Amino acid sequence: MTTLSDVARRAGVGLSTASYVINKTGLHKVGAEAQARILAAATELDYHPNIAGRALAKGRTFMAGAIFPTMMGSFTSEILQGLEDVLNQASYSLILCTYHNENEFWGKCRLLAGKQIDGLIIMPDFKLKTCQELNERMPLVFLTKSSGTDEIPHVRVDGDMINFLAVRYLLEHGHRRIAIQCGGDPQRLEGAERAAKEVAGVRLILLEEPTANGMQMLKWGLAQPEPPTAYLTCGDSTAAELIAAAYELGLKVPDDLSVIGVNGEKFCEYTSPRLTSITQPRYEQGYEAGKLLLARIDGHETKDVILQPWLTERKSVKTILR
Amino acid sequence: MTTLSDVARRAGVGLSTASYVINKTGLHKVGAEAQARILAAATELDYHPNIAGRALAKGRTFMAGAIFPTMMGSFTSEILQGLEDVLNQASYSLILCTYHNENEFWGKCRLLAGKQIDGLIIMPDFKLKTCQELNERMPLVFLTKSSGTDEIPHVRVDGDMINFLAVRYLLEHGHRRIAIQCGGDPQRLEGAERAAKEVAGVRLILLEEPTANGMQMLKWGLAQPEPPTAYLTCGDSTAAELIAAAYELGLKVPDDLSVIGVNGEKFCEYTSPRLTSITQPRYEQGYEAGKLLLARIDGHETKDVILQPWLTERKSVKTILR
DNA sequence: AATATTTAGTGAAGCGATTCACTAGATTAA
DNA sequence: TTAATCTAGTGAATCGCTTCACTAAATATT
Repeated sequence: MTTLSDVARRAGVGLSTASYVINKTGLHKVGAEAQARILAAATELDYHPNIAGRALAKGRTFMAGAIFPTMMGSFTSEILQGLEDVLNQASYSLILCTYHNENEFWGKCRLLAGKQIDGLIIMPDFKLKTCQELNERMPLVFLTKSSGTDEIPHVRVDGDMINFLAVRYLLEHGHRRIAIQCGGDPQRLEGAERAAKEVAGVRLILLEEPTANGMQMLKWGLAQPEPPTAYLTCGDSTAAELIAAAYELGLKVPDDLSVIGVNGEKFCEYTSPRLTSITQPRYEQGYEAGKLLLARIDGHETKDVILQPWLTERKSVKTILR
Repeated sequence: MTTLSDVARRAGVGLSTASYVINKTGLHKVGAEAQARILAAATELDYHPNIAGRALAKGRTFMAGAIFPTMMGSFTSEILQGLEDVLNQASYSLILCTYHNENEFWGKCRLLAGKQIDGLIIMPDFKLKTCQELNERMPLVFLTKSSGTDEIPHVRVDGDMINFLAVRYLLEHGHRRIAIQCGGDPQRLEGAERAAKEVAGVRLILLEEPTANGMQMLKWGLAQPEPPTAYLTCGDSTAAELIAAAYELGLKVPDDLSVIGVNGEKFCEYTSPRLTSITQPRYEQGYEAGKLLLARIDGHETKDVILQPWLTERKSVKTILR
């Protein structure tokens, strides 16, 4: 392993001079000739700065941490993709950690905090009281699913719009009795109600159970005095399960009932019929979170980022003529 | 930031003694009393070893790199999950890089090589001639989809078994004309043929087009003089598309035709009917790859790991009585 | 009792890079 | 001519940790 002093010796200069040149901080004046000699020596010896040494001296590691809920599934992986892209552009590396529960979450926080990373991006899965302590220790950026969390900078998708878009679309297609699973998120409900207000005679039927699967939701819907004509779930999985459940019960989607999901997962293309869903811009979410973190690391002022979801029309909603 | 010498001072011992205790290397004898004092001081001061310092002293960074094809989708993310778990257990961190093409792949290799990580796990997407140069520089482990690549240690799923299991299952369920898409992998074909040999009167109908989508494959099958009763694709996506295509053409799966996929993606649960598929142990693949890498980093001899896939029965194959 | 061995513990030299404080020589200013 | 200012460059301290080489005291061995 070539070290900086190898380079310096070879170039016939002092260690510090070599350091100044390698780091091309314009601060220190170094003669053009010496500069060239050092650079040449560095390439000849195939020199790569040792990050451990640099980190120790500088207190900066050019690494960012990310703590995510178990990343099975495409949701998190697309966010990560966006994150990685920005960070790599800035020649930062990403250290990845995942957690399965709150305990593990804090464990990983501590793990990363001890690693002297320059910043941390976290995506909490649970209700996170506070992270102020961590935030004071290093720049932090939040990736929240929808509703914002205290004063830490964050990137999120506009949760208000998700169900607004879905319900508005259903109304436009003539539906008036709509079953909704909100997963306990008040924003989701508000969005739906905002859309419902625009049209007269709409009935939103709220499924209280946030963890119901597709079969459960469908059976609940069918048991209503006036069964809904459309089902809006809180995630694509439930929606996909609901389609499968309908199939098993001899019902046809969208002829007998319409379904609309949330997230825009890849498998929306694979259900029969293909699942109409509210797409969340996940890659962008990661990308923006990375940008925000880099800005904070450099000490800039930052503003939260709120991204807009959109509706991707497929085949699971039918038009009801009235 | 508390440092080790803070801890030592507080415990009233020398720096080195503290170091020995913190690292619990049984090598050095330290009195039980001093040991307790040091440990107590460490917790009281909330001490976390600074890895930059440790890395510098040890010549090890305790970071492993991973270079994967773009990780959209659950395939790679589950592998990563396994990887992360082993590495974290060994208090290693994972630096993640992804690539979209061969050029980018080499770029990331260089990036990571310059970071002085302790080892590298790569999952090539394309035909990789050689990595000997990299392998000489740092421990390397391959994650290959199926067929092995030169002499570098690797972890893979037994490609021979995938179609063997699928075809055997179809035969057991009475199918005799089976359409197969092998995606250009000779192992897949061999496996299928090996299973076919065990029963008389079997016709394997090979789809040459490796990139065909579900609709194309179905139409091709229906156009055969004697259409197959079962379709075996090279991935779950194609299988899911095929089910959707059948639905659109007014055919019922599994009554009119049976379908079997490969990979065991999460969305197999979301198709209608749910898709029977050959599950690949992806989490384990990542886990084993991590173990292999750690072993190599510690200089142990290693053996390649070959994992077995298995069939997960769902609802997309019907039994044909004969 | 004298010697050998074990136990418990310490000092200090690195690991590789950064950066402050400093200098000799050249140039400019007064 | 002398003092002031620049330029190009260096030495050495420092970051936090590991580990070799060493010691003093206690215990065991003969």
